[in-house]
Amino acid sequence: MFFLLKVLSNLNTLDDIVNELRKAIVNKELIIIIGNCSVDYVGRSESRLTEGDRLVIIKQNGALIIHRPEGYSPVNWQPETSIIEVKSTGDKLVLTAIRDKPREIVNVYFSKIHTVIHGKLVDYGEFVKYLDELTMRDLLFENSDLIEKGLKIIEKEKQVDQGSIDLFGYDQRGKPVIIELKRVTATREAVYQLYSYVQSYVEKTSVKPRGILVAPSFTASAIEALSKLGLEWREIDLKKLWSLKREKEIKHESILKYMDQRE
Amino acid sequence: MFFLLKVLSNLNTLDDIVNELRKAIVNKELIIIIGNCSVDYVGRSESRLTEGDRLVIIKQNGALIIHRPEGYSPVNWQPETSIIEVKSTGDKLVLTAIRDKPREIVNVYFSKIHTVIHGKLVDYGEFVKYLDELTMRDLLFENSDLIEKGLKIIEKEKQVDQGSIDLFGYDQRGKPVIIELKRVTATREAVYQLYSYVQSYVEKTSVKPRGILVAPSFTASAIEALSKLGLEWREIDLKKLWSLKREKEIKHESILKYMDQRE
DNA sequence: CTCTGGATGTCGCTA
DNA sequence: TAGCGACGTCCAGAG
Repeated sequence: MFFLLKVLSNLNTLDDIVNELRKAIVNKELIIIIGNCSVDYVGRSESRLTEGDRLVIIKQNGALIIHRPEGYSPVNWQPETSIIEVKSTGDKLVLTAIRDKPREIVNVYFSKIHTVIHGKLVDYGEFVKYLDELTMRDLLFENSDLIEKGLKIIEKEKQVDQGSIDLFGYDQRGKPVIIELKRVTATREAVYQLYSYVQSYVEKTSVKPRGILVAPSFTASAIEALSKLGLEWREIDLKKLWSLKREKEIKHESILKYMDQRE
Repeated sequence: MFFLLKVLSNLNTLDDIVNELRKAIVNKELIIIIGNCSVDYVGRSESRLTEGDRLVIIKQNGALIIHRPEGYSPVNWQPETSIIEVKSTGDKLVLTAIRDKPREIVNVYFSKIHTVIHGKLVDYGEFVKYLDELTMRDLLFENSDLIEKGLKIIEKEKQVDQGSIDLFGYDQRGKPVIIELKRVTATREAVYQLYSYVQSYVEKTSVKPRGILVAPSFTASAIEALSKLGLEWREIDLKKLWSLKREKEIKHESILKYMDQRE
């Protein structure tokens, strides 16, 4: 079978399991362990989890993920590991995952192992994401009228100090405009982000630019802060933006088809 | 055996698997599927993942997690679901996970299923976390001298407008002090957060308070922003704070032991 | 219910 | 390598 599967029963000694896991780790296989365990974590923070049934995953790059049966987020984890060790200490199987930067250690103490599966997964799939902030930025760059009539956007991702302005340009009267985009509801945090760019621009150029926060919606406190700081905001409908993109793609496809036909 | 394990082979028809998964979902079991699949996601964003071997997890509360063999983060997911449906369409098994708020849909199309495991996990374990910002706040509340000699902290989590000040008090001269804490390196963002609290306080009381950012370290631009805005900062090592707590606990334990002995 | 800010956030990009 | 900001962030707590 494609995926190597091992079912553990009482016939397997602890040492058998240790050896099997070690081989799988060296072989960079995906490993799934279901068992009763406790977990210690020391690093940027510290945590302790007492015994219970958990799902423990070691991915092919060594990432460690420990799930409780409920909830979405892992209870403990290690995004990347420099060392994954397995050993048996008396009646327990101990899994140690060490990360170097930042220095963090996760220890899993299994008192009982219900199931172990391991094997190589083959995944050459392509992952494509649409409708992210990058798409939004590019679309508004091309269609600046949606923000304001006569607005000329001349730069995307303009670097300033540390950080970057999403969109930068000049309005109809030639006044510089700094635009901060949010794909989701803009909060007060976003306002201060925009404000810091505006301040930074003032210091550099001694010219006070307009600052516009562009988002599909705004929290009340965001609008309050915007007013207070003399900044502006524009509500834009993401769905309309996306459909704009769709139209363009279709147009592009038609052109490609047309070209195909001509060949 | 405690954990129900099912190994699928060619003997299982697609309908067998569908029925088995449906039963497991109704029964709120943990389900692990290893197979070749493609994934569509539509919701706040959109994504498409072409075919490859994946680890698909349905947790006992209905959360869906899809992992590629490499990396730490899931490629697709659904933190909570209102509906999880399984059906077979011709030669594929289709898993549909719907979330209501926000409205999001994940579809998984399995072209091949290598392994299915499902069963109830029992986990009454207790999870305790140390060294979070709450710990830091409480420790500094008790030991305000670590921030500044003579500082009297009178409030934790002081509510202002929307948001809350981590620590609030008065310095030796009776001047109000607003303290913002970060348990990790403080960035420019943290500075603006503090600044917004200071501004808010000025508006409410017409008194300019001191603003102090307390963190284990600061980025250069954070310090620049602090200086510019007339704010202060103190470097405080969370680990040292923590050992302080440990010492206290040990002392406390000794006293308890001593009292025990006297009884 | 929305809003706010923390998180062992993780991740990717850039200087 | 550090800093910075996005993320389908998730999540708990408060009003």
